[in-house]
Amino acid sequence: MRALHCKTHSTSSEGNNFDVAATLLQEMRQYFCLQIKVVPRSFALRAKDFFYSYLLLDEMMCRRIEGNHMAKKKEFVEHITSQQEDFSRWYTDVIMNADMVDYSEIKGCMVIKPYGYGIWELIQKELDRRFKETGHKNAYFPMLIPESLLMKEAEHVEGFAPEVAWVTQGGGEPLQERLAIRPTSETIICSMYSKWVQSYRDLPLLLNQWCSVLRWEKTTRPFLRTSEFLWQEGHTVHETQEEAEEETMRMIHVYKEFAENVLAIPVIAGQKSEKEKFAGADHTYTMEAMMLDGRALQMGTSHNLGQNFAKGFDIQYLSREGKREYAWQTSWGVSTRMIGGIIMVHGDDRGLKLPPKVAPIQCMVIPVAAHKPGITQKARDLKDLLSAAGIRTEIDEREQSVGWKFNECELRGIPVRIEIGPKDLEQQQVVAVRRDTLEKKVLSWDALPEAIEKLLKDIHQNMFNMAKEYRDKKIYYARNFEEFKQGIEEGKGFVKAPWCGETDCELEIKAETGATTRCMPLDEHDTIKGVCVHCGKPAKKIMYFGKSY
RNA sequence: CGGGGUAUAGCGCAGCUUGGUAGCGCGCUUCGUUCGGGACGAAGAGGUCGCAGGUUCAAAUCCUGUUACCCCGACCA
Repeated sequence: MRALHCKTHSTSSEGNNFDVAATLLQEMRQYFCLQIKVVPRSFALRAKDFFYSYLLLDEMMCRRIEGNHMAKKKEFVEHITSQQEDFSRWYTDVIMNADMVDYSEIKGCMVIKPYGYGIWELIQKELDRRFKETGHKNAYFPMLIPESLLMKEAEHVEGFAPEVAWVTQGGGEPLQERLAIRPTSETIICSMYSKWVQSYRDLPLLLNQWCSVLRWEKTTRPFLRTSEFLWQEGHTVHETQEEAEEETMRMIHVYKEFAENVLAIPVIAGQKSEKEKFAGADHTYTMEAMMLDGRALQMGTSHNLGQNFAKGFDIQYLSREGKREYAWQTSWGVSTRMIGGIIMVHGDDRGLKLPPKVAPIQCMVIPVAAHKPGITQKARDLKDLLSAAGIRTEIDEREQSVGWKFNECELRGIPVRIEIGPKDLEQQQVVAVRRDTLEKKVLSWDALPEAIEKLLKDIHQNMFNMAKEYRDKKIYYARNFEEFKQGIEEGKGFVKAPWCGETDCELEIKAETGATTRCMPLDEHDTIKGVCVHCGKPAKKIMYFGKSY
């Protein structure tokens, strides 16, 4: 047996003759089969193991012949499934390999690692500024909600009851009344608002909270749907219906502006159907984005709650006329799901592409031939220079080869990579490579921060343009139900059609095609003619349909 | 909730059919040579095989249960 080991090894390492290899393989098989009856089991196993190690050797030889670089490249790329091959798998491969999340011990709950959390922190920063600018203040409400409170608004209860987690014990003693872990905070917040709102002078009341909520989901995927997730929820109280509507609309526009200008994701803002609206709302606005696999993702919602909660929780105020009135309310939120959207709108087979404004690292400095005099020092100086100019910059001084680092930067979606090597030191320049196009550019040390700033702006704009171009191609207008079905089946993305607005019709469409209503666009309402694409009744709305996450 | 799949070293996997207490690649550690697109050599460290029970002299391997994850569908937002 030992002799065979040696023989095979030496043969496979000496030459590239696969016929010889195949013959040897055959010999081994025979040898193995004969021996299995007489040798001890453990020894036989060892022989089998060798059989596999031999195959691996075989493959490596193959790679040497094909050419080192390409073969190695292939090996690496195998870490990440291509988008085409299996989009879902690509998605999880990317987030795991880019070190954004990890799975925890608890079902449906993920750990957000520093690189993923860094994105969330930037999202928070950008959004929070916008909330403050529109007059909102942050507050924090309890995570636990007494059952009696949660039950006060009938439609709301019905919507959320199936996915609520309950606390039934405290300090080892059973609780008198079980406590819900918030799936959303309307109820606990409204219970406080009823105390705080007495007069029209107390209005409008404009609060927001950053927190996590828990929904007992049956199927989960990192960022897109997890049991616990981070979000913000705004809850406002107003004197009149008009003011509440204005606020609801204002916030969906804040979200849209944020998605487009910060995340570089074009969205369609519109109204949800009766069936799809928030449980307990009069109506719901949403913004919908198109992922690279042709499925839609709801990126944020803004609800006009009317007086539903005010009535359930007795939020009344004395009006200017001295009359007791129920208040008008809104609520609105976005979550860590947005990060899933960023990945699926911008990513490619090399990995992530982060929009510069939310990239935790905007610029990575990579010294080339770092052992040569002056290079590391200059790289550090440039890093400090860029950091001082407010560009989130890091330097990669690890011992890996530069090629490795280049690829890792691309995997992690870092918008700009700066290479500085001996040639650059001589010429007082750097090579800058942008992630979105992979285009290389030589930049002088003079005015480098300004040049990088500009590059980051260009990258944002280009990413938005690319995403929009793709999204627009994915909007397909169906004139009749045949076209509708065909559009959905062929994965054309958003299928847009005139619609009657009735829930029964909506349910039938879903049953027949798998597509749900996404939204009725805000800016296309008054151009409706013709009949419903499905039932043939007079059309009342233009509706975007699609398969969604 | 229904159907299918997976679980063995940090990661990706082989071993299971036919039980005899594990092996490969990458990664990791040390030393040396390298460094402009995923380097090379040498020497090392690291797992009781998801979890619980059962069968057996003996279980990663067979049986039962259970949990988690992935895919498809239903449900939900």
